[in-house]
Amino acid sequence: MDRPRKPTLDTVAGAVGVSRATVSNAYNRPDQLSAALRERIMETAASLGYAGPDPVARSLATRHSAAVGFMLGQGLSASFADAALSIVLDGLASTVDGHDHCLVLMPGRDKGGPRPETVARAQADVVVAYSLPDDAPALAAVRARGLPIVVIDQPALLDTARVEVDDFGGARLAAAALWEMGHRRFGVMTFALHADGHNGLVSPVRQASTSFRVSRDRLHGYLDVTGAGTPVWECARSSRELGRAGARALLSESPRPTALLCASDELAFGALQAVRDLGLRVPADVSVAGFDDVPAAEHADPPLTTVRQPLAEKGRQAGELALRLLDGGRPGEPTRLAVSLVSRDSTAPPK
Amino acid sequence: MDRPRKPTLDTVAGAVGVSRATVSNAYNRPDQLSAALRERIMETAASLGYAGPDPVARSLATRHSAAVGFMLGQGLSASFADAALSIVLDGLASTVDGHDHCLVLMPGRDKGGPRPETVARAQADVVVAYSLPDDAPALAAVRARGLPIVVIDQPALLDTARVEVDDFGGARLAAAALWEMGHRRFGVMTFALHADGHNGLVSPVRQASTSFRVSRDRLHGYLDVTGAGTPVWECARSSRELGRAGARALLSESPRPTALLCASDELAFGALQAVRDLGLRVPADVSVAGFDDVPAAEHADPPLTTVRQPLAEKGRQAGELALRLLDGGRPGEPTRLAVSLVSRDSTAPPK
DNA sequence: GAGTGTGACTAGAGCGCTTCAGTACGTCCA
DNA sequence: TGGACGTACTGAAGCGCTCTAGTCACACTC
Repeated sequence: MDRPRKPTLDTVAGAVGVSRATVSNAYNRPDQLSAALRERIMETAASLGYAGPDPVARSLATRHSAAVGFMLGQGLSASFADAALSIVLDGLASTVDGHDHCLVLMPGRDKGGPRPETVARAQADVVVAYSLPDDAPALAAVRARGLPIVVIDQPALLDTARVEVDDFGGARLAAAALWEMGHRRFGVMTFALHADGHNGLVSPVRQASTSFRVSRDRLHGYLDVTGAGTPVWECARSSRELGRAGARALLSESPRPTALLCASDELAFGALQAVRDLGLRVPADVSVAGFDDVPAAEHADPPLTTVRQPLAEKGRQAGELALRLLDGGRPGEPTRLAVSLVSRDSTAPPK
Repeated sequence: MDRPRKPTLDTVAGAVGVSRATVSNAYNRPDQLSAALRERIMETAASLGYAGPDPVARSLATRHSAAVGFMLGQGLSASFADAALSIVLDGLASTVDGHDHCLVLMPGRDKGGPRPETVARAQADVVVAYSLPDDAPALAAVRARGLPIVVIDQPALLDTARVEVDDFGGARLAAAALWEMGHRRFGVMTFALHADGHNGLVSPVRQASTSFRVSRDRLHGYLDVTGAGTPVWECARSSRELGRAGARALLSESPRPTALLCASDELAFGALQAVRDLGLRVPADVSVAGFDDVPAAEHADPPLTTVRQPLAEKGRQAGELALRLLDGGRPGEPTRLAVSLVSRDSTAPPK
């Protein structure tokens, strides 16, 4: 009951009566043969059920796999609960897809990154790392394979292309705006400083030793304005629920903060809800600022003041970079994208 | 300035002074050689910077690519705005990742599915299709390549493994509960019935000819209880914003519906907001029911009555099915998962 | 001491494709 | 008429690996 072997280039070549090279050319270099012959080859291929050159064999021969690996710091559901990540990833996907490249996803499982075994077996010839801890084993595994790397929101490793935004400056911008409105009692909400699942107030020593550049820069941008004594609450992930719980804790301190600076919009949405939970109002009683400017920020209740970073553009740039590295290009200088403060109704001077 | 060629199995074999097969065995069948030799091989490999067998070459030789393709109906950001999809995908990813398989993502671009070119070049040896329109070109492309297919939430194509839930029954369940509470004036909100981006009220003829099985079944489940005359609003995507706009429209009709049946939780969240927008209260003035029971449903304000489907389980099952097909297994009977109604505070008898 | 294992390693034939260096046959121009 | 050039196609050498069918040496058995 052996099912018929799948047709190969040879099968088609034999059927048409030409050499294998010619059939290959029919698919890859149509200008190398006469239109008539090409036509005949395609027809025969179709009638034999040949669906084109096998991608794996092609990859082996060309030494290009036409795939871009994407390494995530967390599991998929956690990752995609984060609208910012989704938008970045979408920008990346459209870029590489336009060049007939696939995206190979490597979800985080092990110490803030994909498992090294997963990395070792992935068929990709360039890898994009998104917000992994600086010491993720997955990064070492990519290195070991000698694949080029593009990092997003992460310190550049040696010989690595990078796209990033000015997280420190952006955070400073938001904090400064609030300061100028007259706020003096702040609370800061950050997402993971370490990949250990911690939720709660952050000790100064933990603040100083973070493994994620993004949280570090945003946090320090806030504190640069509000002062080192500002209470900081850490959420293990950037989720609305965790943000809600954290904000509730921060707002229960006394004296109560008049402004909450959140390291992401998602956290800020939670904070908005927490303020309501406590029977208070935004911005009358508490101002709330976010970071990212995801689409939902504009439609939040009230519309959220936040730091805009060009998310889709970030993904697109990473895609371009990846494509360039694929072509043998050199990493070059990091691409740095501008941020700006978007003032909406969730912030106002304190009463 | 030609950079040194990457080491291969042969390089290592030469350096150690054994045959290539032995080095291969050191990686793949440790029991085939003495521990001492294996140790020596691994050391030499490490010192040469050899990171293990090349995945592409291995795939060509074994004819397994250790990758599972995943075809999406929409772009990534749209897809992942949908918590249900994220959870399913996460379940799938954990399953296949546990078996050292990667996930190759193919985002929708063309008529409700990935582009056929993308499919043709993807290095995967089984493909999971999630909620694509029944006639997506991508499906045909997978067929042409002769790859096994697992479909989630879609009618089984010939010779295809399938996992699904009882969408019709679940929708009926929710509608019936509301009916029994005394509701008689309903509004129904559905996500895309066709891949044409339509937002607005749905004509009976459009209701009858939908390309997505899921929306069809849920819609008909609702209408089976509420009657064919019930106003139906279609949102192009399952998003909170679109749901909010749709619900606002539905609630502006007169007489105003006392209950809104939503084909997804995301849509229902929008509806919750729309009710507030209009100065009304849930459930006192309007009852709202969702579908999926994503985690946020429990924390919504008020907590959402919804139809629970085992999302993670759905992904896991799809993963198992994919793995089985990879092993040459036959598709077999569709896996059907149970749904149940979760009653929370967003529904109550009408005033 | 012939027969029978058995554990450790190897030779070499693929896997299905790309690509480079040809060959064969016109065509064109002087 | 002969050489230069172009176009259309072919032969064969890889790409880096796996895996089957060995070989070889060294016990062990009766």
